[in-house]
Amino acid sequence: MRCVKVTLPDGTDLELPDGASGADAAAAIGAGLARAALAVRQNGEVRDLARPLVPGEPLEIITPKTDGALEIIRHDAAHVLAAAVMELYPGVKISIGPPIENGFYYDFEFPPGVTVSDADFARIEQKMREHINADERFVREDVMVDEALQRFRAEGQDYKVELIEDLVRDADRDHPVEAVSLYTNGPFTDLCRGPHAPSTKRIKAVKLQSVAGAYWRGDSERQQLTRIYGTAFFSKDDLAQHLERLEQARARDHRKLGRELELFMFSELSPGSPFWQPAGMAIWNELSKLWREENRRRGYREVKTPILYDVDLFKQSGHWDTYRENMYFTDVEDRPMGLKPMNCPAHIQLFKDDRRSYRDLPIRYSEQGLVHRHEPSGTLHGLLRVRHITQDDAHIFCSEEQIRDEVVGCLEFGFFLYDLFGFEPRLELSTRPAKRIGSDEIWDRAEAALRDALDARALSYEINAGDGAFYGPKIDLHMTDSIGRSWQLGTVQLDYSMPERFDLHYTGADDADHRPVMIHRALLGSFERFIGILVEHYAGEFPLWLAPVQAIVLPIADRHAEAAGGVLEALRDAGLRAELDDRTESVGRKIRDAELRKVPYMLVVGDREAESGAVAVREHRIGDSGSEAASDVVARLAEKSVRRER
RNA sequence: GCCGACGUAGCUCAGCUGGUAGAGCACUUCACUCGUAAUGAAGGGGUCCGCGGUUCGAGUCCGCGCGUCGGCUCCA
Repeated sequence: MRCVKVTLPDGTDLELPDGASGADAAAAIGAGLARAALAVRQNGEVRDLARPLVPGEPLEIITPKTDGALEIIRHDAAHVLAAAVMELYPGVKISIGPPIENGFYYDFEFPPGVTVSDADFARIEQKMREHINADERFVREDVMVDEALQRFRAEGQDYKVELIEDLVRDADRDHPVEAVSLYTNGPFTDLCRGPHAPSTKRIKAVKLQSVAGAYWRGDSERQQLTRIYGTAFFSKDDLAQHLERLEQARARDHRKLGRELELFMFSELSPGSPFWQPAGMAIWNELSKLWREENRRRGYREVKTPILYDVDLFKQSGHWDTYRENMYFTDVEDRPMGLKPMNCPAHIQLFKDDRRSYRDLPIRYSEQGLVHRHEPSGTLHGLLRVRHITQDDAHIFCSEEQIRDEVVGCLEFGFFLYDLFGFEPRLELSTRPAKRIGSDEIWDRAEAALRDALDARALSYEINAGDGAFYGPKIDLHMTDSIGRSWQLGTVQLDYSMPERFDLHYTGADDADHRPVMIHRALLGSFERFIGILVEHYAGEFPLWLAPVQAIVLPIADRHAEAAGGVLEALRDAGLRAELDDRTESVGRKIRDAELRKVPYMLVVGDREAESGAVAVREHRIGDSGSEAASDVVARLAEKSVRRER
């Protein structure tokens, strides 16, 4: 008899009869494994348990404990969801339903007039559980394209028809698509590449989470579908733990902490524009100070430019053509004017104010530039997406030869700043977008220059094709917020176009005119977004140097007011942000309030301390560390703050 | 901008099927003068997001608008 031979992860070989499946292999190894098995992995590909093994390839049996196993049952759960929805909503059209990072979704087009909201989740989940408890098998069949098309057409499943047609059309010429795979679970059959677990009962816990609109094929010109998000796990405990983690993540949401710690607020009177309260402004100012010091150290010179301009400026810069929709305009004595959405045209005016020599280059202007962008209403998000944006901007005017060093300098500056906060940003290189200005040769050169700079530092990065600015490619630094969403912070953008449009030039050593190149860079991105990320990163427990209130003096009784006042004064004289809690409350109460405000240091003054010029030091989260001379404590904190210790 | 949900005191939230609003915290006052996460008592505080409509009567039902939240698209 012929055999298939496969190698197991521990190096042993397994021989099975010809045509044996993954399930057979699992059973041959052990009954427990056979029960736990979900799928197999061979040569990097995850396949159904029921499919014949590929002879000669290493074999790994996937069980709930295997990395990536959740993805399988989440995909299963998406199919179960679709099955339930099709039963409950006759006439619904299905599109796609993949597993995603923490769960799965399925996109549907409901019949006209039918809406689904989270109020419907209970009965959909109920129906899903029926299918799960019925332990329905996932059955794969491979059918010819024509047959599949006929089948989905007959059912009026237009999206499936389009998917198959596109599969055929987009196929590699050498490997035309002749057949597609269908998976059936219970009453439901879906076009699907697989793989799936053997049956629905492998899903031990499932929960629908939210409903959202999503455009078909991600195209806002096309039909908007209803997306139902859910998640699934191998146990109810795992699900409960996951929900608990989400809850904890919400506790560090900067919008919540911003209100609780009185850092900033928002008002309906100016959507997307933060109002900074004193505590938030303290953080802003520290960041600002850091930014100034480091810019100066690196040869930047700070400038300040207007926010309101004649629209002619934006016609020349190209913003009028490409960005008008997102700008704010007004008429001033019948003269059309607009708020700048970017600082570059302003800095260009500074550059043009004089004849420039190659000896002047690079010219580095920095500015905390206030720009306004009319971000669509649905996209605003606390400090992370605002309309009133203070960029930590800079523009470098340099010669083409200087590009690499300047870009490397920007990146190193960025990493210096991020290191200070313990951030590990993700790098992306974004290349030419469809809507752009400038010739292809220019884009070729610009993209190559950025790649060189990244390679020069051996930095790893992702390519984000087509996501560059309309005037040039860029390198972006991305960070993740408390619930895993990615936000762009820093950016370094190369621009050959703007100097062209504004006819910038400098005199070279050859006494001829040359065109400078512009580098746009923001490292924090914007103060707003960066502080939002900072709040979530520290969960509001800022290091001493950033803390809005660095130390609070807590007198035990009224008679300690004078001594406490002296400590407050000493702290303030040392340059620290300090407060005195002289309410007629118990120390316990004062400590509790200070802890909740996440004040790093609480300095308690009672009889013992008042007498000897001491304070009892209590550090946030750490606790009482005993009495010390007030002057020593003040000096120590001042030193620690100046050093920006983490 | 699009889809769905939500909008009640400064904050967090209750308010059943329509009958002119409640709690806790915060705030004010008084008493207490306190040793490391809440002292006690009393009191003040609401255009129930806005505008229309239905109704004898709307926080509650309907429409429109604004804002917020979760996504989608977008993010120079």
